[in-house]
Amino acid sequence: MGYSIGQAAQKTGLTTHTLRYYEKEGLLPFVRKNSAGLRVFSDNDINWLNMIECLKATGMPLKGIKQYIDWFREGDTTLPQRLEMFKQQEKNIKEHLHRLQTNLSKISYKIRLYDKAVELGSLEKAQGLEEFKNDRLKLFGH
Amino acid sequence: MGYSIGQAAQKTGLTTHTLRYYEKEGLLPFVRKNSAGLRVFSDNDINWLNMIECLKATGMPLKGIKQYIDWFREGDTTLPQRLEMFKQQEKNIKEHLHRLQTNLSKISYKIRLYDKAVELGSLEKAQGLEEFKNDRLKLFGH
DNA sequence: ATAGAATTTAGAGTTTACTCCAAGTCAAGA
DNA sequence: TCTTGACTTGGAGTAAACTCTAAATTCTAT
Repeated sequence: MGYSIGQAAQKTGLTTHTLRYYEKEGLLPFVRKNSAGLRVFSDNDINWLNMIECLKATGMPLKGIKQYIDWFREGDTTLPQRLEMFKQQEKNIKEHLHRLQTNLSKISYKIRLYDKAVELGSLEKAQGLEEFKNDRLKLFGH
Repeated sequence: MGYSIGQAAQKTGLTTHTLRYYEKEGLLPFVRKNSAGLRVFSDNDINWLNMIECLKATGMPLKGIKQYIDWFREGDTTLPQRLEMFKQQEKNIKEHLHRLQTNLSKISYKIRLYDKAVELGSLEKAQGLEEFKNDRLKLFGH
């Protein structure tokens, strides 16, 4: 129910350095300290760290995450802002997914090309094949 | 057929600063200069920049991109390394896509929750609804 | 011919997100 | 009691990828 910074680090996959850095940046305003001044992470704090990880992994900078946390602390008056933020984030993720899928197909094309090139021992020869001749400029040259 | 650095910047969406930076980092060894010392970008160079953009957008650091370009310049003896690199990159992209999709569903959950919260004027009330009561700990608290 | 826009270089500065260090405190085991 | 290991703080250092500056040169349009 109460974790040391080391235990919290283990649970989240972050380092203790990073956890202290996040606190310094205002991302962990909920973490308490015991009488000796040691941080005590609750399960709730671990949940917050998972939320932070989710936003971070989807491209939100720490500043944006801090904004969300500040809004959360302000209470229900900021519900619309938070909703708007999540909607914007959803849009960003979908765009990112789309870009990633487009680029994945380019890389997969490269793999097909290089598979043949390795087989033939020559990139030029592979590019000369009917299969790749037409795509060449449509995708990209290298 | 021959573009100034400004035109190349326009075509790629990069800045002239960034193009010069890339050249300094060894990412544009193909770009020629005219007799006055001005860079002249060919269509082939623009294709290279698109390739660089593809690798960058899928998470490859500039160092890795430079490695690829160096291998390319070495010729067909490095075909296997390049194929391996593309395969690794494909794997990275697929993992990234998967993580992004997982996190997208978390964000979409948040949007549903906050939609209700805005409607009710209270996050607590929304979290109390049957629809969200059970999911609360499964996803995350905030 | 000349004004003004674009380009050149070397090098300094910025931002983000850590990452590490030093010097000190605190709790638990041999 | 002593040592070991985890923790504390403030602050310095790092890596990546730009981003900007200054002074000089070159191109373009009138």
